[in-house]
Amino acid sequence: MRTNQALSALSALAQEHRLAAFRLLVQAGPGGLPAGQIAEALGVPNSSLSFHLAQLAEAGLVEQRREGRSLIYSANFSAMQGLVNFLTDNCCGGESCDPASVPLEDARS
Amino acid sequence: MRTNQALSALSALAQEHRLAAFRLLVQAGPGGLPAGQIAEALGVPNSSLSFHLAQLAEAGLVEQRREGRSLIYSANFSAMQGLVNFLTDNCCGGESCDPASVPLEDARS
DNA sequence: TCCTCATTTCGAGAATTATCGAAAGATCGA
DNA sequence: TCGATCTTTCGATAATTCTCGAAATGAGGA
Repeated sequence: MRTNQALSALSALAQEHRLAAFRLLVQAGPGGLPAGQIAEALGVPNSSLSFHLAQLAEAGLVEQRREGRSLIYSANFSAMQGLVNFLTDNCCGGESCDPASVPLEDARS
Repeated sequence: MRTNQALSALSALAQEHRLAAFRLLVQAGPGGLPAGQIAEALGVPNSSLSFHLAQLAEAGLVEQRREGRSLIYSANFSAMQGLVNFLTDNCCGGESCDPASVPLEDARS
């Protein structure tokens, strides 16, 4: 995952309603949820939620498909995995964030 | 990690200069780097960088200590680990983001 | 104490993001 | 085709975030 992708995924998740929507979609699994149902669950107007879903989609974190009159959104699990991998690799010094397994410098403190 | 903490950590990382600064600090290890050196490395004015470092500190992702006239910033690895754990637990359906290991719903597609 | 260095805080303007009602697009059933 | 349903797009406003020079703070050395 490139830095810009990571940045857009982080921005997408860094907002109350979007994080909540994404968690809901993760819970819903690959079956996903229709936009209206997400809006209702979060108590956000449809037009506002639509704006947020578009951002999540733009970042590649969710996918959209039509089913009858409904647009179903579902979490993109591999994109999320990509973000977690990026953070682990680039922001944790590889391995885990265990301060003992830090790369450069000796691990004082 | 609570949702609000995760949200503030995500917001902190969701900005070009802050993500770059954090990665630099991760590379630097527990020894950290003085503020001025980070600003120079990123090509950002001191006052701008100071603003960003304050956000990272507010989110708990970096720590500050004084050494002579310099303020040394260093990455907080356990906070970062906390964020990765939050994402894995709440946004990946636990386990990993492997679509095969998704909770509710059957894993079609 | 005075001067210098390292950094932050202040303040104001620019840029971006969020909000939401109203109108427009799609799709389906009658 | 018409009407109902589900959702997005538009447009305008509010709110937040970013930027950066100038001034203030804090520490050390002469």
